[in-house]
Amino acid sequence: MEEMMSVIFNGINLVKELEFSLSTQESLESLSNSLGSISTLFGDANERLKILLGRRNALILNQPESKPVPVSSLDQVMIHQIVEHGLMDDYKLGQGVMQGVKSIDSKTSRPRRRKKDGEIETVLVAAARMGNMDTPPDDNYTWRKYGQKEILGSKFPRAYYRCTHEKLYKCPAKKQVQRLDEDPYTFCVTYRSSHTCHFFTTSPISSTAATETTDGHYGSTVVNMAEALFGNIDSVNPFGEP
DNA sequence: CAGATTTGACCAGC
DNA sequence: GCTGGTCAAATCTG
Repeated sequence: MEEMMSVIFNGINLVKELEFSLSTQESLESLSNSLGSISTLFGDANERLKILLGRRNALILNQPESKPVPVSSLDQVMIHQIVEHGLMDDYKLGQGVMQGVKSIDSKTSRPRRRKKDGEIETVLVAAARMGNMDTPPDDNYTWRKYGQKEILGSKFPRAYYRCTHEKLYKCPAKKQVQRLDEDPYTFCVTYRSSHTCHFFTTSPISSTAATETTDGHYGSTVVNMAEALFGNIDSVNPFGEP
C-alpha cells in the first residue's frame, strides 16, 4: 500500500516535471520520455489498484449480508469464490470435530493444537504471475510466518502465519496459505480468528506526509483519492469487524 | 540490534 | 504411528 502510494507520488512528481518542461518548451523527445515514464508509473499504480480492488470486492462478496459492489477490474487478480459453502463444510468436517472439550492442561505442557478458533474463512487468491509468486497478494494486514509444513497429498507446503500485532494488540488472527496442486497460481488462504488490531498494518501514510509536497497543491488530491479508495478499510476486513 | 523467517522438533488428535 | 499445528532456536535482514 505504502509502496503504491509512493509510486503515485512519483508519478505526480513526473507530471510536475512535465508541466515544467511544457512551460520551458523542451524538446519533443524529452516530452515523449516524460510521458512514457508517467505512463509506466501510473500504469503500475493502476495495476496495483486493480489487485487491491479485486481483493476488496472478493472479501465484500464473502460477507453474506453485504451487497456485492460492481467492480470492473477483476482481471489481474481473480478471486474465484470465497468461502464456497462446500469448502467450508469440508473444512469444518476436518477441523471442527476436534473441538471436543479436553482440558488444556491435561499434561504439563501448553496446548499446541487449537481447540476452537472462532471464525474460519477460506479464500482462493490468485498469485502474482511475476515477481514473488511465493506469497499471495497482500491483504492489508501484516503477517509473521511461524511455521511451514509439507502436507500429505499436496505438492506445495502449507505456510502458517499469525498477525504481527499478536503480542502488541493480543490479536489472535492467523492464516494458512497453501498453493493448489491443480493451479500453482492460486493460493488457498484460510483465515482463523478475526483481527483485533483494526489499523493499517504497515506504517500508515500520515496526512501530513501525504501533503508534504513541494508546493502542496496536489497532496490533498492523493489523500482524497486514497480515502476514496481505501477509506472504508473495514470493507477490506475479511471478517467484517467494526 | 530488533524483528522476521527458517526449520527441526514437539505435541495433540485421529 | 501418522499427520497437522505450533514452538523455539538459529539464522537472516534492514
